[in-house]
Amino acid sequence: MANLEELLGQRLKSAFEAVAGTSVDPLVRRSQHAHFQSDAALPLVRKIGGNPREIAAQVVAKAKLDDLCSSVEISGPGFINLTISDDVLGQLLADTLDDDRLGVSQVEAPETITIDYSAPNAAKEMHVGHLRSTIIGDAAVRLLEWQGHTVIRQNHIGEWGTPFGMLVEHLLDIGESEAAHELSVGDLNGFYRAARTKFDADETFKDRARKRVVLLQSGDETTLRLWRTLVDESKKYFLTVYSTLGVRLNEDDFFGESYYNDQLQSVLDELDELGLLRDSEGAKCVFPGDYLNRNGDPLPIIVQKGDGGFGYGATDLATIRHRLRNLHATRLLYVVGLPQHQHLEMVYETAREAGWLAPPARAEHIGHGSILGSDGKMLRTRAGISVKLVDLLEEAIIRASAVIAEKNPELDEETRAAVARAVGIGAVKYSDLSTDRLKDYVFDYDRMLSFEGNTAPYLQYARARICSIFRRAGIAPDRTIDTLVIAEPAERALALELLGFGTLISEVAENLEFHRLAHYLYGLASTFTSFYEKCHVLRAEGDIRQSRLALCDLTARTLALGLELLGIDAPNQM
RNA sequence: GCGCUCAUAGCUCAACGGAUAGAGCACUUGACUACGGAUCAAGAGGUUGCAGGUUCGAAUCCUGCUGAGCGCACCA
Repeated sequence: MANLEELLGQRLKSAFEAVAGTSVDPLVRRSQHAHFQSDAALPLVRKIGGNPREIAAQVVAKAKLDDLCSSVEISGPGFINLTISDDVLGQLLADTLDDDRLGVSQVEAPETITIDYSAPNAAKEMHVGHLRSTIIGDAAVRLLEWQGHTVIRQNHIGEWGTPFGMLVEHLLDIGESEAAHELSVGDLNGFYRAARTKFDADETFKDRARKRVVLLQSGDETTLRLWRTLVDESKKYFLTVYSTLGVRLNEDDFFGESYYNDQLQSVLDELDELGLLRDSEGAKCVFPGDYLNRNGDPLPIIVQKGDGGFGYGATDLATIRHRLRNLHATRLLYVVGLPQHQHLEMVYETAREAGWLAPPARAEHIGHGSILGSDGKMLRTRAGISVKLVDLLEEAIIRASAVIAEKNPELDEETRAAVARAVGIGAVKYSDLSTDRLKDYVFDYDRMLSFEGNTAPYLQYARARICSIFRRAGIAPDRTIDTLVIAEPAERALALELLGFGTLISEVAENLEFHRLAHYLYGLASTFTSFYEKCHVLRAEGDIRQSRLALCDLTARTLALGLELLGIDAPNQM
């Protein structure tokens, strides 16, 4: 079953085209003045002339709408206002009732989509700077997979390059088993800092570190083994953080920089053959597009450094080529902070110039802003260092636990711990995903953990409350009923909100603006509580009771599904 | 210097070029013999940073300016 926007759109489109004699987007959307409105008559005047109200009238006369609408009116300068009949609402809702996908079908043309996200650095702590990429990337994975796409997760961890000379030497100094221990318990900062301190203070150590880098890059077996220890322990640690966070990243998703090592020379050669490579100040570079540096000179991506080594430029190019050529991705998503925008655009441009990236394939930078403290500056600890991600998550869970203990003392310890986790982590994720990802946002535990307003706890509570209706009544939802009775304004409002889910999902899958999904869910929850105040469910009888129970069921399932797509758990009680 | 992102109610945030710019928090006022009040209803709160332009119509698009954050060669 198509959704309402599509249904109305199809009917109006053909009518518009009959009137205009040209292709027309009927511009159907939700309206404050009716259920839906079509705005297409007004812009059409620019193309074909005439009076917009008259055009609208002709369209309305031609369009078959009487089986869907109880009212079709032309209003203002030429808006077409559409009111859906209660029967249709009831019928459409009944159709979604017995569908696990709530009436939203899988995409007709599934793509292979790579998503590059999270990307922490081995032997370094995960901090708030990794939070947004990890959360947004995970939501993208969930949504696009649910739509039926083949999604390939790419955790491009930083585990190669000059710092590893110093880290390997430090590992040797303190002993392998001690190092593995430190890393496995998550003291990555301590380990890195100790190495760094020695590197800065001790010339002998610095010299060892430099030599170790050479050994590493030349493939020395012992060095590689030590390096691998560092990387493996870091990965184990990252997986515990992902587990706490509840994101779908696992061992198989690590494709770090070293994964591309044996492709770098080939990238260089290929760019050279294509004539894209130029020598510049001793380095081999590509100069995509017309980017300039601060001196007004063309800005390069350095493919091979002056010392013969490969840097991130080469790796990033190898990565995009691999995703296109070997993984056959047609949509490449990079969930990376805004500061890297220019670099990524240069990588895409290079890939286009090399002929690797060509339609229908496209690469998109899913950029995001920063997380700020209450002072409006980048979130940091009092000491001025970046906040450990695990500490931030722990704090959220502890605070959630306190709130829940206060609000519902009857929950047993085990349930409370589980709910606190869902609420605490959910609050952190939701506060991130519910704001426009391009903007910075202020991190505030009190606000995100509030049960009022546009927060995860409010949505989780709204759903838990619905679960309790069925629990209290001792019944299971009946998903076989033929149609729903929609009569009260509050029922109608809820029905329309529920039926808007499919359209919303396809929009968000396109623009990956998850705050739209968040706001939809909040609107749904608000509409539901309003309905719940006005329309008694269990006290109603017969078809009305049955219909209202079905509305409750659909709301609970839509909330749960929407939250799940955002990566947020919805406990049955809290 | 070049470029990117942002600027909306006191605060935190919404608004495919569409009708009277919407929510939440805080504030004011109502509603509890309660299907979980962890709620709901209502009120007040705005020159959408400034100035032009395009358009039947601009918070949205274009130009300039102001302000904030960030990026611009061998780190990623």
